[in-house]
Amino acid sequence: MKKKPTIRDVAAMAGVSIATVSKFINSTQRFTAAVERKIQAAIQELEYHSNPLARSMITGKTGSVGVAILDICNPHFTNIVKGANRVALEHGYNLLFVDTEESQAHEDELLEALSRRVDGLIVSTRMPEEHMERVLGFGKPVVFSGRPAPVGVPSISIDAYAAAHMIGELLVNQGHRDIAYLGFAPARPDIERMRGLGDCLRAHGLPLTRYEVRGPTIIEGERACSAVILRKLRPDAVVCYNDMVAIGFMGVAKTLGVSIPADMSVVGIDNIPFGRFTSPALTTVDTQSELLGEEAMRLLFRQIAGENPPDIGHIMLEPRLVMRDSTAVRAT
Amino acid sequence: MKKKPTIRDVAAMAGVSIATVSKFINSTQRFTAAVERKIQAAIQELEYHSNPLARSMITGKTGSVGVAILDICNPHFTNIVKGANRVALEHGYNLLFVDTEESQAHEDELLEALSRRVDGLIVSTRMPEEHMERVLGFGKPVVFSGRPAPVGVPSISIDAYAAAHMIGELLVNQGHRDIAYLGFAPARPDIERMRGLGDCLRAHGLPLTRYEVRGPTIIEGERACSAVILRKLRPDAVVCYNDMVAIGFMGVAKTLGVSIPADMSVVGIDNIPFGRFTSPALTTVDTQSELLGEEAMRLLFRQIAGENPPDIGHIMLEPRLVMRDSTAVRAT
DNA sequence: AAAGAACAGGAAAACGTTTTCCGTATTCTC
DNA sequence: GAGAATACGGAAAACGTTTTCCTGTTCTTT
Repeated sequence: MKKKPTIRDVAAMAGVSIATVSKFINSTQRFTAAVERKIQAAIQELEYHSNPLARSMITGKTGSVGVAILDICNPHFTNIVKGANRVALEHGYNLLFVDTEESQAHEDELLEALSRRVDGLIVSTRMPEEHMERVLGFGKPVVFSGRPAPVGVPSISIDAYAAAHMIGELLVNQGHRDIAYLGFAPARPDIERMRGLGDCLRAHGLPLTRYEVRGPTIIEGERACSAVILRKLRPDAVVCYNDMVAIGFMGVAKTLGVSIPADMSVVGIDNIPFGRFTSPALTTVDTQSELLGEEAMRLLFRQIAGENPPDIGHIMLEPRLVMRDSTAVRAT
Repeated sequence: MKKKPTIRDVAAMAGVSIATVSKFINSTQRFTAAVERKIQAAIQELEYHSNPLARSMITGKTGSVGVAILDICNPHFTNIVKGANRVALEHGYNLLFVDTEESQAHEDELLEALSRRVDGLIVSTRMPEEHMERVLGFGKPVVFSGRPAPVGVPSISIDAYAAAHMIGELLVNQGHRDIAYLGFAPARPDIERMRGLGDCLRAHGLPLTRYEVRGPTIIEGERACSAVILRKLRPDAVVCYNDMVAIGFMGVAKTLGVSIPADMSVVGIDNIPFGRFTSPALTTVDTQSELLGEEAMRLLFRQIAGENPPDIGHIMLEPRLVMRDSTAVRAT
């Protein structure tokens, strides 16, 4: 645990001033070959690396960007992070992230702390609208992802209404009439999904029943399935809040002797990679998570580069139906 | 984007010195009620939050810990992060992470940069042994996870040898004789897994054939499956480098008309949550990812608290066989 | 009531950089 | 070869904190 060398040590060893060393490192000024060589040698010798904290203090830039996500165990979010990470790296930034699920109570503080360490933030949580103002008040560029944002603040999301609507169309076309939605009210996209599905069904003169799940997770999907089926409720089709819920749902449906899609169609939302491998393979809607992360990061960098937030606006990604085997034409 | 208030602003508004404000904030000294009230009021009024960078400069502590992982899209690693995150939060630290997969070329720099921003590091990559020395040279506490580390440096891993060995026992007991291992040589645990499996089979007088996969991913599992099966190689059982590979393998096996486990048994390693939902459900070995993350973080905090690295040593977690449906007694 | 202890608050140095502003030495122009 | 322009290098201020003294005040204790 030896002390790290400072710019002073380098300057001393090279026999120049610290200003010179600094300017050399940042190549903000040219020097004679002799000087450059000496500095270079000293840096090598001491294995000097400048302290990013000290640099940040004076430049006001940290070289990092932050991403706040809900749950790192949900592949939807890890894909967002993956995409965001790639773009960040391309820009020479590195990524800091926080998983807010673990500490929703302290989400504010967590975000504030994060915001002080980064040049910009991508926020992808289910915080209420009032809190968004606070986040904007941190004074750092922010883009909200996966949710509608007030006008003038950059954001990006999938068209949740359209996604749900196209699921509705599919199910109706397949002859399903008793359709249920397994919603998760606290989540932001929930309203839009509910609305898209509801509007679609209503247009066909069909009702929509809603069940509530207590979390967007596999476990809750399992619980919901037991609840629904044990109560002898047998919708023709159930559309789940997301793929995690759908996977859990299908899992226990099988153990309860309900055959999917023969007895009941199930569809998820997100298109996580594992949906291809469930049994049956999950019909879902692709929310382009990775692209979402990439584009969110691009939006962020445009702000960091000085572009005006209101000029950036909102990006809405188009969902894409992914037909697999968990849905089928309704048996008579 | 207004300027953030500094401690000076607070001091001025409260009519005290900045030293007083600082000491009040850190509650490192008591003050008269009047003074405390004034400071408190000023802080509220200005919405002051101290700048963690400046604080770090002087204290040398950052209040963050870093985790370097290989691939955030692998649930094994996200579970590690989940566990680590929880413990970090409990200690009042927050977590920064880097995904090194994206930039193996710059892994060193990335880690160095990260190390300057945190009080300690959990490194879970496949970097070669020489590089570990360099990481230790960063002068920050480090614990290596998921891999053997040189003596004297804290590390934690699952007993990969035992894991592979118990898989071998299972398969042999089920009557399999032609057993293949789908290895991924660059990965650290690969050698141990190969060895554990090999030793077990050898003890039963059985050979072990090895195929190579080009990455520990679903995609590569799929590719490997096509390769193996199209070449008319039909081992009785294949044990995959990890669950991701196994899932991919099973996926295309199905499309190629090879029935699992009737025609071939498949087993993975890690016990990622999705293994329960594949078809058939994946037999695997639980590597206790989340616990691994938690314990790794505890080891790290012991170091941060000043404990001597050599006194901490290595923790080896016990694997646990998870029998599901992708393995069966060999037909005939 | 005096003397020492405890306490409240402040001045200033420090952390490791970047950056502005100046000098000086070198090169260029004619 | 003289003056002007340019290149090179350094001194010092700044960034926003914490921390180490130090001074004056108030509290005990006899």
